[in-house]
Amino acid sequence: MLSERKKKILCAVVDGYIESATPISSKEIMQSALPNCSSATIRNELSALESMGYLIQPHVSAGRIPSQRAFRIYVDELMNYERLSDEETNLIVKYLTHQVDTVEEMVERVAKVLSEITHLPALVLKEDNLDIITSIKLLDLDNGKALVVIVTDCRVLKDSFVDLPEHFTSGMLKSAQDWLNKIFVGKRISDFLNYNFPFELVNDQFGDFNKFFKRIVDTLKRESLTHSMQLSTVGENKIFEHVEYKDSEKAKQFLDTVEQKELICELLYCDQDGTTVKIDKEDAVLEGCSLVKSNVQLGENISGSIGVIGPVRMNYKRVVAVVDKISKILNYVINSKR
Amino acid sequence: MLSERKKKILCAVVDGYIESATPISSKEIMQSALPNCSSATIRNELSALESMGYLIQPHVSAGRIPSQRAFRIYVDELMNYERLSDEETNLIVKYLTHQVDTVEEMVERVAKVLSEITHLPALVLKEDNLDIITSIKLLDLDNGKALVVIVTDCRVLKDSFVDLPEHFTSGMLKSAQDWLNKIFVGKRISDFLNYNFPFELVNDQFGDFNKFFKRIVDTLKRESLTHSMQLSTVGENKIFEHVEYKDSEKAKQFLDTVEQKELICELLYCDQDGTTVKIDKEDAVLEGCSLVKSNVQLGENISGSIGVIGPVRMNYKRVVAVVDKISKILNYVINSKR
DNA sequence: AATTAGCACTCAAACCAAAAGAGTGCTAAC
DNA sequence: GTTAGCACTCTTTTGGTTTGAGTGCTAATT
Repeated sequence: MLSERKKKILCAVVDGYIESATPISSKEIMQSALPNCSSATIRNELSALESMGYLIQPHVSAGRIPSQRAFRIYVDELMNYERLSDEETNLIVKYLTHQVDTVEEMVERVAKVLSEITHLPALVLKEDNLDIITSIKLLDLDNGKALVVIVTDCRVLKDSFVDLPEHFTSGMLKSAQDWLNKIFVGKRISDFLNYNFPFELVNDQFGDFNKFFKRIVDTLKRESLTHSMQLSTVGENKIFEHVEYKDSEKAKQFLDTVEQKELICELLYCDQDGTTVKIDKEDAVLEGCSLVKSNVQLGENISGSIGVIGPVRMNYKRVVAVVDKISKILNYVINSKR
Repeated sequence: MLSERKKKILCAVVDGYIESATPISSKEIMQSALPNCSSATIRNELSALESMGYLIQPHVSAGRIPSQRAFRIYVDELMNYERLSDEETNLIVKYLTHQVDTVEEMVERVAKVLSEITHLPALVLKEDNLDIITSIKLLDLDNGKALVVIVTDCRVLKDSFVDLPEHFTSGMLKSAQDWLNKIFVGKRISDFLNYNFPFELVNDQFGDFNKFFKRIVDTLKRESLTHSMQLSTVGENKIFEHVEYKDSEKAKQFLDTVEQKELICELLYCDQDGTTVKIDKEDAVLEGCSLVKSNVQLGENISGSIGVIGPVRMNYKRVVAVVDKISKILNYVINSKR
């Protein structure tokens, strides 16, 4: 357990480093946090904190910079949260209560405001696989294809087609539609994935169109897989505002990381309550960056996560406050719509 | 008009500069292009080319680098085109003849291969506004909304919904659908934009549902507007492979340029035949970069453009050859599908 | 026992001067 | 018209010196 003074010093180092991106000296700490101590005393404490693994000295005549461990304890215990100004809060509220037609639009707006206000790339994950199927429609498009539409309790999936077999009548299409509805209505989108096509059953009813049915089911599976989760990233270029990415080699590394959609999804997809901070090597993907996230409602019955990603030396006070605030506003906005 | 020797020298400077990114000296030119001249002779020529505006000398004791004008004449007259190896051609063919279900998939594949093979960000513009409407469908989703589907001769637009008025019967939906088809079938998607809603006509037929009809037409307009052109950009991070973007300030500038979708669209959207090269300040947007593009077929009756964007000092020989080849393969692939 | 003043020490960063090297332009000869 | 030769310019490299920030340690102080 750290003494009060050690905490104060550690906090001052992290705060200072976040602000200046340079090693922090004993003298600076004295001035900013402990004017009643001498710099020598602080030096002793710094030395202790270093051997405890919280601080790093780039070279002997430099100040100290925080280790990953220091950022961790800073975020968890030391920092005092920032309160967003009323203007800022109002701005966010205004932006997020704007009338939107689709969830996608909402996602876009959330990502935009998050990125603008934190000056970091914003991540928004939409989870879709728990919707319950209300009905399935097969729409003959008169061009030999049918549009497969899945209506769920909160949205409409409509990106799949099936080729119709020759000599297919609209009556048969209707039968197929009925059959699909009988089986799938009430199930979850994600249930498609585990569904095994019952050849014998259909063989009896539709004979030759067995293959066609199988194809529809496969289409539905594919559709549900591609729509089970969707990650939007907005404002990648914001990282150029931060000194750690002055060297474009570093910028490339960062952008490559953000591009690893599946891995980022995994990081965002955890059901921990409240705002979570993942730092640097705590997760192999993050090497050199941190991620701040929170679970949110993106629409009626549509849940997801929002977050930002950026350098380990990000302004956690502010970023955590923003992510927290936006997620709360979002939940409020969504729930007041009912 | 340039003498043969001047051409040879200018070509050597551009070739050398493209390869090494450093100023090219008289000696190098002698070795690479004119072993029968002395470096002094070449120096005289270089001096002449400089005063003609083709070359720039960064400082007195440096070699020459090409001006924008030099790149222009190089691309138009001097360079000898590269021939893609058979392996490479086969690779592209294989990649582009792979079975795809939608135009979007095709666009993705084209962009991917283009970017990978040129080591530059790839641009693919899909033009959609000339499709001819085959039919319009209104599909009752049982949740108070109807899905508006526009079927054209080559694709299906299906991203729009309308809220159904209360007490709306499926019979009325059918009537509405018939009415829409009567008016719009045979027209082009782009025609929606100029269509004025004929209040009186509908008033007679459907009385109270006037507003609803207007809403459908507005929806159709919006749909056709958002789908009239679509730009995909793939492989932005490829620019980090090029020395001009070692400084991340430059990289940011470039990425900001690429982000200006509308302006990039304008550059891609011109109906010049064959492969076109736009260099640097020839277009205000391009400041510091060049763009190589070609018009292509992306599907039956779907035209568009493909291109890459990168530093002025890009390998035009190769890039032009690649863009050319891919556009030809694409046209071949699409036409052989019929 | 904790704190602090004082000082020696280290090391990065800034500075400067000299040397090396690349490449030119010009002149005079071919 | 071409070229050898040379003086000149300017960048780049090198290496050494200085400066200054900041520490760790010791010894004195509270």
